[in-house]
Amino acid sequence: MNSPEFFDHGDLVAVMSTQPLGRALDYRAPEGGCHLGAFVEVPLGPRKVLGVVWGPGKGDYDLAKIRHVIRVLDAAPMRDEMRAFLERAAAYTLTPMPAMLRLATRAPGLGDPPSMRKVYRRGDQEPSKMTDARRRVLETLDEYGDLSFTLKELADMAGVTASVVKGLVTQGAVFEEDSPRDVPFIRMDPDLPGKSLTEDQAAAAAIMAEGVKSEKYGTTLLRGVTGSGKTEVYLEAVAAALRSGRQALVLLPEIALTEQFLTRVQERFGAKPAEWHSGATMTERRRIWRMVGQGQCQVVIGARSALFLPYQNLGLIVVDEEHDSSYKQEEGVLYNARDMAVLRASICGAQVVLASATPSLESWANVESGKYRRLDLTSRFGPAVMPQMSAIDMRSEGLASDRWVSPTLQAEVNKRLEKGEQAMLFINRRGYAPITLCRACGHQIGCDDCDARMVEHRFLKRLVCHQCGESKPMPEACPSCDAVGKLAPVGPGVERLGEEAAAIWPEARIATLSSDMYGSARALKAEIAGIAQGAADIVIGTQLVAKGHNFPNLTLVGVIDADLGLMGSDLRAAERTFQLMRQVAGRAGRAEAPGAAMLQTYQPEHPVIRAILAGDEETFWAAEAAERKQAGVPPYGRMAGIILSGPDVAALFDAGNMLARQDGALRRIGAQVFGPAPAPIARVRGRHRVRLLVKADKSALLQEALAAWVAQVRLKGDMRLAVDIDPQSFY
DNA sequence: AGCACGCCGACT
DNA sequence: GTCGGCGTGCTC
Repeated sequence: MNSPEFFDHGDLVAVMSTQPLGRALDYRAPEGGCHLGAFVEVPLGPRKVLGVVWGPGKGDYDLAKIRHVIRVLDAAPMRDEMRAFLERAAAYTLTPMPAMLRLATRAPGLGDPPSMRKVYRRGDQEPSKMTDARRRVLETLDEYGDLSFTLKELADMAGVTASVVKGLVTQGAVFEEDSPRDVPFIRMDPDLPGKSLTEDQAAAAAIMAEGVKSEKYGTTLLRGVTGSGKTEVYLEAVAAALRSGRQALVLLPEIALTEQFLTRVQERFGAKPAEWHSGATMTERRRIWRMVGQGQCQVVIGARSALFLPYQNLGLIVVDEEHDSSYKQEEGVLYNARDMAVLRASICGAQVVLASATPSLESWANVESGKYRRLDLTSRFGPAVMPQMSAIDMRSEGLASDRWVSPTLQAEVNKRLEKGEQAMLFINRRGYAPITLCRACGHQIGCDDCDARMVEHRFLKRLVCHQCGESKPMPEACPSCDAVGKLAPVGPGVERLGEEAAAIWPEARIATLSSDMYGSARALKAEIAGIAQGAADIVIGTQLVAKGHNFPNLTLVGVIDADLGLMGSDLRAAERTFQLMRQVAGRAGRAEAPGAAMLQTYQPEHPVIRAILAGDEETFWAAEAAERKQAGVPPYGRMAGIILSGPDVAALFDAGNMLARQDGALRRIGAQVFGPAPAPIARVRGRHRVRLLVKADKSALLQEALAAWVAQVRLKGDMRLAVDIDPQSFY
């Protein structure tokens, strides 16, 4: 029987493999046939590789040379919509298909049969001799009826050692069985009572639930200031997805957010969702991947790669903090998870919720043009109000060059300390000092492999490259002139600010929060929870604290250097600074006590600083939009970066110049080429990087032209070319 | 990605 | 002579 979905033994099938071949190869279907989309193992030269049955074979290859699919893997076939998603994503980002496919096959043990483990349940015999310990084991099992447990679970619950259970097994009083390790996630209950919603929250929730129920594609920008209850509202959209039997994915920008968040989800739906991120173990990943594919995992909370899980019935994707720049993958496959979420949803008929207090200009523009719906949450929970924002003009503070806390800010912090409230000092720089300078010769210590300065981390007692992660011990002598004792830290980092704070406020309890000061995400989460409960008077933190944590007793945020990020030619610099300031300011006064935010700045009259202080977002966005429209840059124009990387700079520039000269394909669509120039990070892990920028009209068929253009160069040796559609970094 | 094939420099 | 460098091309 031949149907488009099934191939009989011997039929020609096209298999896409994860090897960088760029196209599907023909194979013969294995004994027993295979479905379209099946995960298969195929021979490729002397090797066996993973692939997916992509369609019927093309039959354009010597039939005598065509080999058989070795076997069909024990996993649900890839759905049509997933193949469509991968193809469209590959076409959009100009990523070779195999690299795209690899993102969707990142399940450990995909080729293995389901992993088994031993579980224990009540047997039908009584033990020959009953002891206290044995009785406790049997009582525990009786209490849970037919359920079975692992050895450790059972022994722990009964308060006995494993050998007691083993003894009962030999007597037949307990049965030992093999059971699949990957068990379904606990069903979630969308009808548990949620937090009570205010009127406009309930209205927004209802509109989103309606969208989910329609089972059609649609994107909603959910805008709300910090503390306006965005999470509660979009969890109602998740509830709606659960009610219609569909799966939901919540994308978060950073792992640090999840512990509090998981608890909230658990409270709302009565069970823990799956948590998909880089720190997940192989076992967890395999379970999530398999269960998501079988529809036995309803809600996934994850980082951007969770978009590539094999959902069976995805009805909703929430992108929380949608403006966050970490949604853009900057290595390997270059994609923006926010945009891919919209693409994926449009293919499978799901709703997207983009949640943010400070939306990206892209999303703002998509609302303006009618592509997205916009819902605003304005009223805040309880008595808290937006913090008062003010600037501290650093030009008139007369601060010593190695001090960072102005007298004005110091006085404000003192007031909080007297009242027993918390204050936060925010600085967006990790480590002790960003620059280590030799006072004898002026040398700045840089990374050996990258064109980046090494940052002193006094806590780790090392110099660290924030680009490639390389570190080395802090040297005694200058590596350039050998002068001893002349190396000096220049500029502030979070650790140094902590040191200054300890000197200013010796009596205060000071907590310094920086991701590299904690051995594990768990330790960091514990610290944050402690601070929220009042374990510190002054919190000193980086970016990390700007994200989603609720500190009820915090009433003052001091931004040490509000000017960072305003400089430079990055087209998104103003936008990012605006967002960051709003978020940091939003930390203050989330609960009862009213908050204040103070920005230390050397340019208080700068439009961005003024817009933040005025709290007038619409004005800021409109001004920024007008400027970008004028310049023809995103979101009112299209951009792409071409990154050439390799060991030989001169060869990279040669290839770059060659491309720049042969720009016919681009000129035909009215696009312009700039460069080649050293890439934003000119050297990473010993490889040089050179970049060209392409600018085109919004309506231009950019990808096709780029593909034709780039295909002209033959890359020699170790040189690589990557296309970065909608690049994020520019300087 | 791997692996083979093949075409040029410095060794037993 | 031939060992081995890595540039080029192929894998259904």
